[in-house]
Amino acid sequence: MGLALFGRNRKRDICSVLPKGLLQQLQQENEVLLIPAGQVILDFHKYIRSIPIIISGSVKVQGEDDEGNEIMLYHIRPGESCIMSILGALNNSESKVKAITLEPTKIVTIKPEKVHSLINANPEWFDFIMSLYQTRFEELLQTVTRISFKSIEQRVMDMLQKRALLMHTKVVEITHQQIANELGTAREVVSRSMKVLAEKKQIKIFRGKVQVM
Amino acid sequence: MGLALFGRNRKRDICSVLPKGLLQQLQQENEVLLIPAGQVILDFHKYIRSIPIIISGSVKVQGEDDEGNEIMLYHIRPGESCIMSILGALNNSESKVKAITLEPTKIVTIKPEKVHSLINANPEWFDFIMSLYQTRFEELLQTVTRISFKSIEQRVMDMLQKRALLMHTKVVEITHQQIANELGTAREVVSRSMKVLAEKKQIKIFRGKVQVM
DNA sequence: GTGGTTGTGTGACATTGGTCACATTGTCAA
DNA sequence: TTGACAATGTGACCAATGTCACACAACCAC
Repeated sequence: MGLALFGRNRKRDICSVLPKGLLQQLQQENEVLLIPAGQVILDFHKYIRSIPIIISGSVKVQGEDDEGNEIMLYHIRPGESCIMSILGALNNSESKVKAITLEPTKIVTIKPEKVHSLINANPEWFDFIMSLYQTRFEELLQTVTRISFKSIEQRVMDMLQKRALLMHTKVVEITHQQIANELGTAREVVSRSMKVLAEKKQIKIFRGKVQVM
Repeated sequence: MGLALFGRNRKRDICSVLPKGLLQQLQQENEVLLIPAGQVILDFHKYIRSIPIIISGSVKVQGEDDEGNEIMLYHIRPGESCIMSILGALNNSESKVKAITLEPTKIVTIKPEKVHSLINANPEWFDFIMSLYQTRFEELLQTVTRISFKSIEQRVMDMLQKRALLMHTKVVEITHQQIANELGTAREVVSRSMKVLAEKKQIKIFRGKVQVM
């Protein structure tokens, strides 16, 4: 039985991506949606009725505290899925995160009931889910330490670089306000930090967008 | 095959604990260690050679940033294990967290090679690992939002309450310095906050210990 | 164009938290 | 008892961040 694959060796830096074969098969057998940018595909306190897997595009995941303050946690890239949705769907628990598309994004949605048979049929699903978990966990871990120990200025820079990488462009379309929201701070603070970063030639500021140097 | 159990319904608030039967079986078939308080059972940058499962006692898990600053992430309670050690062991990746016993703690250690057969033999292992993940993820998520949006004073109070609950006593044995380390701040800051908390009658301060009211 | 809306710049100020320098107090062992 | 040491208290100060008020500039729809 395929579970032997569960713990097979993997390169450390492999990205937690579903093998292409499986992804294609999924697309044929399940509903594929093209979602515009800025759409909420998973929201706080909602029960999860389908598990989304990203085919192309990108998604950001946010958390909130008990007073409704939101903060960006990590991104979901093509070939990945949202762990919270998998667990949430399997355990009938409500989502504690919010997922929003950053650009037009193609996703396949899988019905939770189908997960068992998928796993039975393709043990690679385990590898997928497990490595997904590891990546997310490590990302979240980094998020914690960054928030604790880095200055806002560094966090702004970090964030812009990540976004630039993710979107495959040096010019990130984002407003100071949006950056502030993602970092859980105020717009003025971001504007100030960015002014300094611009003086250091690390970025160039435009209206509604930023060029990462 | 037992995978059908993988997604079976569970109560929302079930704690991610290995069923008692399995735990007892584990104890008979594997090495059981009694570890004194304050011992490091899993350290940064080390490869993981065995997966620990807590039988009794408690363990705290810390993360570090790139400059070596440490911060407390969450606790491991009896019947639980450290996700990072499971994933780390299965994927041959090095640990990104540090786990330290808070009191004398009994653990079973499982050899990573054994995991596959355990899973094959007892599908409940999946439920265990999956719900473990969910709990951890949600805890880490809460940690992020607390750090972002709560004042040090609230975080100190939170931390003391958590610890009191965990250790089953209103009187938490801990120094201001240790609290400061766990929250990633300075001792003086903690002392100040605690003074205020004491004035508010939320705690009583003793030398080397704190009573949560 | 013009007017409304959105995004950005900026100075003043409050607050929080981090740092430093010491004083004080409890504990323990010689 | 008396050092020595660990834990705590405290005031002064600074730096980072958050808040407020408002000016100004760019963009869009008409």
